[in-house]
Amino acid sequence: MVPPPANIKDVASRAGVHPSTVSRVLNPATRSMVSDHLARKIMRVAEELGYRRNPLAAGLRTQRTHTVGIVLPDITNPVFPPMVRGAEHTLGGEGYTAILADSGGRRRSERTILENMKSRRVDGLIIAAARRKDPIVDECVELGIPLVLVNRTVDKHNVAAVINDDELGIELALEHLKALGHRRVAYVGGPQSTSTGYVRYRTFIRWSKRLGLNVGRELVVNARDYTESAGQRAFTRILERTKDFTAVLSANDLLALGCYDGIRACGLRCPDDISVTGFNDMPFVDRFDPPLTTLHIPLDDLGVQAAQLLLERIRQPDAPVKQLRLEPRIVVRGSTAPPASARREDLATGP
Amino acid sequence: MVPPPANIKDVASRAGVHPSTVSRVLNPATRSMVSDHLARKIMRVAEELGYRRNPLAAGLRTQRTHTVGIVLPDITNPVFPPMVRGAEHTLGGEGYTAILADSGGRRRSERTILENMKSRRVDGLIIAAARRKDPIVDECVELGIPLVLVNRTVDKHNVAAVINDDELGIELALEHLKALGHRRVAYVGGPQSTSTGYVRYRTFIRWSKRLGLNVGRELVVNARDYTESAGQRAFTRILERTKDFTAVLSANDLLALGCYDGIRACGLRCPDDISVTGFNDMPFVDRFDPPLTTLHIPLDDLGVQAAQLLLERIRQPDAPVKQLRLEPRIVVRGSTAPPASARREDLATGP
DNA sequence: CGGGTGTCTGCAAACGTTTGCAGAGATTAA
DNA sequence: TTAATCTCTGCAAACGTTTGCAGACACCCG
Repeated sequence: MVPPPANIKDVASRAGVHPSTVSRVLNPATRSMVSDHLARKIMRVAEELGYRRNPLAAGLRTQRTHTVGIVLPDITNPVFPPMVRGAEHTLGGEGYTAILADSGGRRRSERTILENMKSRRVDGLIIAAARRKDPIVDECVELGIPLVLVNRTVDKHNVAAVINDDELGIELALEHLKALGHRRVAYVGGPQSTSTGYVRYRTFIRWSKRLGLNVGRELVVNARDYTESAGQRAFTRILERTKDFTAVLSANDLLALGCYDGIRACGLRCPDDISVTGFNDMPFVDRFDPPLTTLHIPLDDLGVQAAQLLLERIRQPDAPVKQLRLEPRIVVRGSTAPPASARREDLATGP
Repeated sequence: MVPPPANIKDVASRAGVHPSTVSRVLNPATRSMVSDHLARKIMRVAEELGYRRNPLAAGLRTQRTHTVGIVLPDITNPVFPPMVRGAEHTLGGEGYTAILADSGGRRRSERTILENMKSRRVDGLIIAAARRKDPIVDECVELGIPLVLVNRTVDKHNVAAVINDDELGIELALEHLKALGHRRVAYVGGPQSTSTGYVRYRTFIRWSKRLGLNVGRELVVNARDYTESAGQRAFTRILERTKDFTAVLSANDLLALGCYDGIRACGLRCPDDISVTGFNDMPFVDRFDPPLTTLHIPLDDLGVQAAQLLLERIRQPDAPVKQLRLEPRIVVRGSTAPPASARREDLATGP
């Protein structure tokens, strides 16, 4: 009942030429090989018949599918949707189609996902779920599959990535807290298996020393995952050890929310008793109670840049690998305030 | 430097059989056509060579790509990620791969997306962006492309969908507000071009009458989009007309957030001056200030069911179309409270 | 022993492109 | 006028599968 879509042969016979000629006309790179007159005619016929080339057949022949895989640890984490949108949009603009896969953070499904992407012959991969040592990533570079990491990178330096400047971010947060008057700052970190977790942790340690802040080991706990519950557990662990701190810097917005929960659970209040900072400025954190002070990174942009980088790599696989590092900026909201002691001093020196 | 992946011919020659035999062994449906002995041998060889079938070639031949398109109006809207995850996960479990496209709500890009999906020969489509009258949807049913709508449906009844029971939801919200003592309830609706916007609006009108609530036309505004800013505009418009209401029921969580903004902007407070309800219970609304009273729908499940329905349709295209309707339940949080008048009465009659 | 039945495997075409190669004209140069 | 060059188009193979058809072989029964 429905006419099958026209193929290149239909166009060719209708235009009175050979299919190969049609193919050449429709491919911008070979377009100049055929005379203008014929080309125009062929394009008109193709238009009339509503011809669309079949990417499967083309991909079979050329080994390029114009397809890109995007693999995420958890699309439900609000950091990722903007990145995905950015990536998908710029890919689409260049004629590429995005294949999405959510690994749930499980290594096993990462494996099967890669296997699937390989068999689907994707032209490249955007991975937002990389670990510092990542066999999946290793396999991609070994197989020569164009690859761009986003958000998190790996320890090895041989792979393209667009990430944010984690060190700068932690510095900004610490300086903000210090400027408010905090002297003892706790740290709820992320999994050390991720580059973000690792770098942020190291930077926190290093930079808090440099700023002359007291940070005993008892003030630092790294969570297992970037989740609210893990954040709450980590925070509670710190609180069991000591109550002598006035702020907690967390490596991620979700962890910060976990800190909110921990603070509330033991009857304290944020920011009155404890200030909290996050990282990522994910959507809606400005509406939380209290609005979260955090480090803003351009999530959309992260995705856009990753896509562009990947396209570059696909087109010239032998160009040197690039690493992009975007600068975060701190967004001060209601979750940070001077410590109670400082406020008392204010009062004392006030009118 | 990297050996090319083994193909069916490699397996065949290594096993000393014809490619067609290998194909039959590897396809569960034709598996029984070849003797057990040979089959086992072939599978062993395939395993050894790490053979993976090439879905492009297979798709070219069979016209089935084991690929499903998911089209969203805005992946940044927190309602969708859980649905996408649910869908992607169950699709993946059945050997299908998800192709993602974000239309940004623009009709033009919906067209190009459909065009792309068609040319990629997807086996089916999950559309979360349907309008009540939707040429895209019409084209799909006309072309016989298996299709499942999710979240929103179309006016025509000839297409499979999994949606939630909007009428029940509105009823629950209204009854909740009435039980709290509200008598004049405003309504911030969604775009009437969507089924959700339309049904929720109609139900609000009908049910508020039935409950004996005063709802003049001045208390009702339908927003242009399901966004916070549109919600705020709509709310402000109501407020310009009348201040005589104590609660606002909004057709969607984002619109509810817009109401928050509108309330705050004119110096009022929620729920003290005005109660607010939403719809969807999207992630994190329980952390907002105040936590949002809203209608919970199982977003993950919506995606899972849609995927299952689609797979059914793909496997038996002529089975009657099904419509699934999931029941929402109301989740009462901090954004609703008795109206000020009722609270005064409480005080008066209290001890 | 012959014909019929049944089981298994191979053959070859087809899916819709792309592209190296070669041939046909046309044009230019000698 | 002829050979050389250039421009354009057609030919056919290839990409990796699947599948209708038919052939090969074994087996059973009369």
